[in-house]
Amino acid sequence: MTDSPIRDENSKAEGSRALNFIEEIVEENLREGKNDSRVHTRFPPEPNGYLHIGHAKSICLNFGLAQRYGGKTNLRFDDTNPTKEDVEYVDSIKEDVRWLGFSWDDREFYASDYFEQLYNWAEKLILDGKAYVDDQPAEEISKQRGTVTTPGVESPFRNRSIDENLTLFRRMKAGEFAEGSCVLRAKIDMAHVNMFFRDPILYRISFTPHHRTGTKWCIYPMYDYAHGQSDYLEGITHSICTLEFEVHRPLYDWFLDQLTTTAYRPRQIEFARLNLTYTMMSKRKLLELVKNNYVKGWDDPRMPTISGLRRRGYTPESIRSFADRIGVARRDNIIDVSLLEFSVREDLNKKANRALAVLNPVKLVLTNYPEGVTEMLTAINNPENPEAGSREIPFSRELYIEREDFMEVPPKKFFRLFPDGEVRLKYGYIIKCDEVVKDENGEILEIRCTCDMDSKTGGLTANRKIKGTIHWVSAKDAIDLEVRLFDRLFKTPDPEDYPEGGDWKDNLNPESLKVITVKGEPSLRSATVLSHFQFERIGYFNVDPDTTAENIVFNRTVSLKDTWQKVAQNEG
RNA sequence: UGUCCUAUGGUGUAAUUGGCAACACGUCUGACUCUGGAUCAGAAGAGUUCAGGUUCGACCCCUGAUAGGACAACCA
Repeated sequence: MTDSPIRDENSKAEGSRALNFIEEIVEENLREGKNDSRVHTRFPPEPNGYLHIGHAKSICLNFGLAQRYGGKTNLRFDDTNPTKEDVEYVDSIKEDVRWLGFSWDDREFYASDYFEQLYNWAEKLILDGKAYVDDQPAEEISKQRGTVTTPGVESPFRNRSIDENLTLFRRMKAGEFAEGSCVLRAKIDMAHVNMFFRDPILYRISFTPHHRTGTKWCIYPMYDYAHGQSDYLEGITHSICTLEFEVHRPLYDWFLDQLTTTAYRPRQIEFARLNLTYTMMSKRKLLELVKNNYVKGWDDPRMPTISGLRRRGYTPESIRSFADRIGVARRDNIIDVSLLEFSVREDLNKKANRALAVLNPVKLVLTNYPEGVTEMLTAINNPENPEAGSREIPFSRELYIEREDFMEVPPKKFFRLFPDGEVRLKYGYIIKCDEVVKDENGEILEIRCTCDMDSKTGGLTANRKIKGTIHWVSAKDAIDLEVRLFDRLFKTPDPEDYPEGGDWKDNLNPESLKVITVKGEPSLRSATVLSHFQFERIGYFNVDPDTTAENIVFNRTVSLKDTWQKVAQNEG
């Protein structure tokens, strides 16, 4: 980054796209010299679940903005509710943000770091006559709040004296009252059009130990009371959140107006959250999927969590480029998952080494190829990256090819193998199908071919024009691999769209996971966990952590774009 | 029967602040290819939710409608 807080020519070049509305605001603030022309953002997750792709959008936004304008981004855990939060989640969140490629340096903060200051501010509000202790039960308070079209009713405890409120609040803090017996409320306006101004609750009592402060506190601040002040204490300039907090903004500003006097002021800006087709983004419902074993954990490769995507084989770069592509705006949006898939393919195409693997094998015998001979053929590791080099793969008389690559009665434009047809074996020879051996049920047992012995890559007849090239694996050299084929977790584009009396879980796709055993080239034996491969003509796969010495497990990240499937479908 | 937000090709995002709508993905052609991948070339697809108004000129400003969303946890 440069010394200038304003975007320089370099960063302008790298981000040649048009500014989004938040960048527009930031640049305007920079021009005005607001907040000493600082840009300081924060990513404020509540540690009550794992981060998902929607959070990734927010992370990219917050950290990206700071990077672009030479600012900083804090990681702040919004840990004001001990009943829902846990260290397991703070650890996973840190890992995920780091994995995505962002650094908060030493600025790892917690809302709980500010409990003391927040408490003192609460006493100030009481002293100013702007807060009071309410002894009513939750239901009563809720009832008195009124509705969006009718004003609320004032609490009978609303006009307690300052002294009484102060004493009561201190006793709340001291643990003298039971959970739910009383709360601290701001004294604003029970008839306000904005429901959040109808004497919002500031503090409630909870004796659940907090994952950081233990049992030191038994009163905890509510989100509205904690968030803006935390931003303020950290010197945040642009507090970016999703649209549902828009209604909270006036209250966010109100607290700061009551409590602070400096010219510096953080500004809350809301954007539309990410929605993806065929994807559930609700943290609560993702938790339900995990808790009730609909999936195998937060990092199940079918989950839209960062950890799930990572295990599935997504790269940080692919997620960042996705976040970049979808943009940032204020209108509700539903992005097609295929755009996410496009982003991984694009990245993996450049990075993943190729390998040959046959998912649905059928035996193929080269009748004119010598028996007992194994010849090594040279295969390119990655045509997109010459530096990836090459490797040797064994070839012999008996091979496996993909069952789908052979058809007895080929449709038009089928340029794979069929009786009397020719096809090229990748990195190998051109072969011709002579005979098909079937069992009594008509199931193909074996395909018998002759091999043009001069057609090996680099050979005399190697450059003959052959329409199709198929992949293969040497039968006696192939190794068995466990492959997990994932499909979308939900059957419907909108998982929340279910018939009356139904449940969103009815939309779960029962075929979202298929486990098969496939034949892979022997070099795959040494594949390291989480490394990426493209199985040629099939798709991108990565090694699952479940892999053991005896059992190598591959996850299908995403299939290759399949034009043939489309053609075949259109042919009917 | 309230307040606020939003409305641009199939999807998403732009339009240098009022000068006859661009980009990405997708779709469709064609070329190339020892991956029906990738790559390359090209095409179709919106006249900006609707109705008025201001203006020489409106996606942009004004008015009204319509549609979608947010808001009544001791959640965040």
